[in-house]
Amino acid sequence: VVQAAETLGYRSNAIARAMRSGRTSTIGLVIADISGSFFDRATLAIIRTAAASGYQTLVLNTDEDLEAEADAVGVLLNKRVDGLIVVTSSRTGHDHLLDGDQLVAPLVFLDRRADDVPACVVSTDDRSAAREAVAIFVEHGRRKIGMLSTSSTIAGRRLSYTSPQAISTMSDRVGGFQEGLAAAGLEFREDWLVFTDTDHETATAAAIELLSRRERPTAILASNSETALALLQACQQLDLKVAEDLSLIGFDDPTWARLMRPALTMVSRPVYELGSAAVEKLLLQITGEHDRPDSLTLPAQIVPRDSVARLA
Amino acid sequence: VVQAAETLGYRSNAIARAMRSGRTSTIGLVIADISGSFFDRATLAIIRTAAASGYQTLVLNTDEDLEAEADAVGVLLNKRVDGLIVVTSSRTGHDHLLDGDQLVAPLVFLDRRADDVPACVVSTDDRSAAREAVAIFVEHGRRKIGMLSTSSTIAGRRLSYTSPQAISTMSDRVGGFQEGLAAAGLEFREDWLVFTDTDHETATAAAIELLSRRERPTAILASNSETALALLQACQQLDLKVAEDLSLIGFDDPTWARLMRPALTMVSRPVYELGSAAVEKLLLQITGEHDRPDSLTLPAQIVPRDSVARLA
DNA sequence: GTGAAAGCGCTAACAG
DNA sequence: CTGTTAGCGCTTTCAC
Repeated sequence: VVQAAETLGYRSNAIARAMRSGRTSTIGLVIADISGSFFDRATLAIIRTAAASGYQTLVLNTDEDLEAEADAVGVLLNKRVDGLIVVTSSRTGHDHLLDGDQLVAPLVFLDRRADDVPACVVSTDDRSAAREAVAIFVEHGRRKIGMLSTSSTIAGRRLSYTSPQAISTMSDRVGGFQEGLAAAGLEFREDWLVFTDTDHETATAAAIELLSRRERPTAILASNSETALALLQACQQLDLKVAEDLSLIGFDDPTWARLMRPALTMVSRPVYELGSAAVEKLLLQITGEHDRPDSLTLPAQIVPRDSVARLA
Repeated sequence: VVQAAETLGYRSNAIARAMRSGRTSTIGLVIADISGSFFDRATLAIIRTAAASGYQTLVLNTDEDLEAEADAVGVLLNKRVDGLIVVTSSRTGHDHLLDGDQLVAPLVFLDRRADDVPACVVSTDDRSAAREAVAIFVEHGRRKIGMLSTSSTIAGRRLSYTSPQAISTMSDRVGGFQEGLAAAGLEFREDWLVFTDTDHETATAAAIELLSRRERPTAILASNSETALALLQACQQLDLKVAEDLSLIGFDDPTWARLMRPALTMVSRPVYELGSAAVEKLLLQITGEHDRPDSLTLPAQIVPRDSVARLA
């Protein structure tokens, strides 16, 4: 009988099984931007870890837009995924994740937390890292310190960093940046905190604008590796020497950062671990072992290289 | 009635609909390695383009392993996806994609073609690009030209580039490389054609081995941006000057390549277009408009920068 | 022990 | 034109 089935090319129908059992062995990944040095590796970790436990991953991109996130969650819920990992584009406004005061599904937040949803969060300690980055600048005699950060939009409007919707990584990094300045007795200059989109052209334009001002910072903290790249491009175009003229620290540490000249001092985060931990926390909820697993905050470490130089 | 449904939190059940209609509005993406500068952007293009037509994307990673690919296809078929986009790890051995002489599902090959499956392929003209890269080296007086290429494995064994299973991009790039040498009247030295895994440590070790030989090439074609990075790392460790001591051209052109010093001459491929074209070709098959859409080969262009220098 | 039957939620077909 | 019903393929239950 089994042989006959084989030769006839029988495939057990996972749809029918899902319908009957109510379980799809599928998780949904709602991610702000899958391309980019951080999230592509996190996605790989998630897909691999999930696959190892027999789960497939539906990946939906939101382009950092909260409405797209709500739509994506709706689609995944309709598809009856067993759980959700979401990289949210906002810190509030998650009606789409709540049903009364209950979660709509097993849920883990990756990288960014929300204030209005009582769910497990897997993230890194970016606030400390930003504080430490400023301290490194200060140790090198730099006192004119700025920051270039990406930011999300809601319905096309760029969010202020003070907005209650501003994503947590942004507030944490900006917050740590401000704390670092305060700890060194330095004034926070709002005009040296610049926000931009992630794409290279836009970010480069923002970097050039900041660096061509009459009074410009001599050290800048980049909120991710894309903005670090934009600053590099701006320095090249403005004929500024990285390290000497502009010291630079960026978040995330892709392979190419160590091969730049000067080699870039970056905040290294355990990307792969973050992704696989998120899946493990989610599976705990799906299997019912934990209703709400503890959140996990992994350390972010600055790896010192050559893009921060003593001020002449 | 509608209002009542709303307040009760009714969600139409996509599983039941799929069971009834036989259509899941889901496509499967079987990809060799989602992380990495090429495939992460291709994946983004696919997810976005599919979403724009109301399709979700299940992403499965095969880690360049053919058996994992067969398993992945099996899972997706069980899940009754409406179509498949596959970045295959082999040029033959695709029983898992065939049912007699019919495709098991609407199918598009992305980036790499197969010899044994009559399906639409969306790829770039890598052979010409490799030939052209060699010509550029030769124009700069370089005659000792090598190549560092990644290669896939089957059941853990590395494939020879002459194997009928070797993936098409590898054979095309190596083939173009050999043709370029022949066109310049240069001898092909097999010992200067080195294969490696993609990960930075392994690739760097391979690069160092090649470059520390008594007789070493003075120009190397890198089969992707990861191997280009490995060569950069090797040059740094061996104290070789990129361009002068080792001229370098690599496939794919991530943003960081233009910001290296010297800026890297790279083969730019229209990644995003490749991904969205693959989805469009697939949708044509799913909707039944074309049984078998024409394959699409997009041009790959070398963008000349500073990593190729005239031999002193 | 084995085998039949009910039902998951939807849609297509059909009857009123 | 509106309302009812049958059935997709599986699993769970229940009867034999």
